[in-house]
Amino acid sequence: MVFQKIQHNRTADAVVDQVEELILQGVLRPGDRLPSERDLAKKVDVSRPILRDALKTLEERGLLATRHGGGTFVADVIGTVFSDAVVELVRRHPPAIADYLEYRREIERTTARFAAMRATEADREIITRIFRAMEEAHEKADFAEEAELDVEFHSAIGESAHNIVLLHTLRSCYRLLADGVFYNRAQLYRNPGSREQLLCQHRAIYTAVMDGDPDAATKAATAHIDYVEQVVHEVARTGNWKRSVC
Amino acid sequence: MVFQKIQHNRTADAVVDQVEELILQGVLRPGDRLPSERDLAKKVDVSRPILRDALKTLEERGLLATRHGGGTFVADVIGTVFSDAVVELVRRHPPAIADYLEYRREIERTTARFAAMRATEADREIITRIFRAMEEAHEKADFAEEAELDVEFHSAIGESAHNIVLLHTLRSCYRLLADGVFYNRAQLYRNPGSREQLLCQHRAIYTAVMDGDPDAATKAATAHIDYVEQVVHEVARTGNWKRSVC
DNA sequence: TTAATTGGATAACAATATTGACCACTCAAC
DNA sequence: GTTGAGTGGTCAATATTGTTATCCAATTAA
Repeated sequence: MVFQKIQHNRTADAVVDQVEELILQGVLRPGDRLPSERDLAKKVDVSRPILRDALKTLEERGLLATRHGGGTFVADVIGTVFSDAVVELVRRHPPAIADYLEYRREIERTTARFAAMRATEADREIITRIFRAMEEAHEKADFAEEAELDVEFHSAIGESAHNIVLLHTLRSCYRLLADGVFYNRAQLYRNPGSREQLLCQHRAIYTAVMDGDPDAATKAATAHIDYVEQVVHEVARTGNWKRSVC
Repeated sequence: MVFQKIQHNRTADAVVDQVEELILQGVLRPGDRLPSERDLAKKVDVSRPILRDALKTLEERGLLATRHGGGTFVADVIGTVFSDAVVELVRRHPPAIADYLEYRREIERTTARFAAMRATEADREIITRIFRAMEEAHEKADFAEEAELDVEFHSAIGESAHNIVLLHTLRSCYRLLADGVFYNRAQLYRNPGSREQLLCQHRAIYTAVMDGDPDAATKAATAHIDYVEQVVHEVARTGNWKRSVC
């Protein structure tokens, strides 16, 4: 007959699955601290030894790091976006494999293209709200606000792409940016010419996404990335900001 | 934070869920005999006491009936299609509630309409195969074969409607027909005039479903049901078959 | 009737989960 | 620095749940 074998669930495995899912979805981000074992045990309604069993498994998989007396943290896989731990995580969650393959081509460009194709009504409202704020900040010449909104804007576009792995990776990239590893976005915004250029480029991306035009979005995103890279290289070479107009 | 409570699985509950799902999907039909407890326990990979615990629950819910030394059977809810047991079963499976509400309006008419809207390519192939056989049987004047194919045809239409409760109910109805509770379909087919009429009506339903035309399907199904009911009433009143042409 | 099969029931055992306690380490307030 | 609250690390006693094995009673068909 058609009877299926019952899946004998160990509760610890169920906890492992939940935490992995949270990491995959980007709810738990690298470096985040988990609640204490006692608190978390109550929240997930499991005894502490069982919870510890789950945490142990997650640590062995390289997804968590515990410090005696300190706390338990989501492993910081920045710089090793394709660490074995993440690869294994994706491998164990088949629905994410498609996301993974899709990821490997481009990043920002792809993000813009997907956002243009998949942005929901809710996504569009958020993006519009942020872009309006960017225009206001530009009017007021509020550099710091502009730089912050820049990150928010790209994050919102990233959310609209609806690809978990893509979003996960983007967030890692944005953290690198925020840490000033690549370049200091606030610095970029202090250059008058760049400000105009960037607003212009962001408007092009915004319009393309709102129009649901993937090709235009790809083109706009490409132009944006090209420009930023060019400026960064320029600065790295000359140590000065060059002037330009929109 | 966002942690969810772990669902503490009792394996017995998992078994209950599986059997209920099988009943809902119509895989297990009223009157069907389950494998012996020892066999079933092996199949679902659970110890016998646990399996018995699950069966006990299902019996309490009125979905199974056990006979000491005889076997365990899916409860026969025919004649009480909306018995408390079925209502409760549907209530515990929220996805089926929509099916349930959708059900209550019409039955055969709705089935034809849904089939026209939702029939997959696989559905269409099966329906076509059966209808071709009906035409052949009609040519050969094979009454018994024609009556059997009639049931098959309507069953196939029922499958194509893709509504679990609807299918469940239809099967109960067809069993009543097969048992001759309402009328003997084979008798109906022995009337020359009726045979022509019925093939004509079935062709109308077939065409409408294949064309994906819900309105035409509804109309054709309505005409078919009206005709059958009319003939049955006629026979019940006069005791004779009246002649008619297609 | 008889033998095989089925459901009904239970005890002994094993696996799993919970509870509570205690220790060692970290961190921040003092 | 010292201290205390909070953290992870560990373990034992207990409770819950599931497995295994056995027996009995009722049905079924040869």
